[in-house]
Amino acid sequence: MEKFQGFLPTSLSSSTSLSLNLTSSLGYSEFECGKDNDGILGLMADTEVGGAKNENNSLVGTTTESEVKMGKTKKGENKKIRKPRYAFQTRSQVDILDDGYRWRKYGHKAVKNSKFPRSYYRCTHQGCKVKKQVQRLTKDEGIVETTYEGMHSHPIQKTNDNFEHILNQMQIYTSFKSII
DNA sequence: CGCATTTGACCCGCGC
DNA sequence: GCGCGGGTCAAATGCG
Repeated sequence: MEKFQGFLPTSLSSSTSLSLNLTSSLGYSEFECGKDNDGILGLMADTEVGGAKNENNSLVGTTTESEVKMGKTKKGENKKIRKPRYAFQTRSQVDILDDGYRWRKYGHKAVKNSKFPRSYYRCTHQGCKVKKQVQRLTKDEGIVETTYEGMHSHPIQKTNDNFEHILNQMQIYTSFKSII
């Protein structure tokens, strides 16, 4: 997990925009990536809230419990609510990009198209239901795709410097995939 | 001892 | 209806 450093040469000046998008993604919109081939910095906000704006929250209002529970707890009250998901790809040697929040891993699955497994994380902050999944691309194993779902309702637990540090560890590679 | 990770089982949606 | 792929839960285990 912790073998950072020694990778890239701080080539991004766009760290600001990234952190911005990550933290304040409430007003989602589609970022257009002009081309798929070369590395454009863009963010993909995938958001298909079918009128349920509450789904967006996790904001201070914290959670009216409209979560999609499946499995045992599910009562059959399953709507097709999609939460906004934000995916981005980064070039990094490590899978775990520490963005300043505390994550607990809760799952790990092999993905069909990928040789690499996908890891599922959940924010450990109480009341915070933000999830993220991390997956390495088969095509480029140097690229890690991280998908965030939901938004944090609390401040970052670590310093922002750290986040910047992370950004220095990776190159924002490009193109955001539309999920869902 | 408390918390995070691991790992297998379980569930659900979807396509055939 | 069944199988597959994806997502989550929870018990066991590990680690600080």
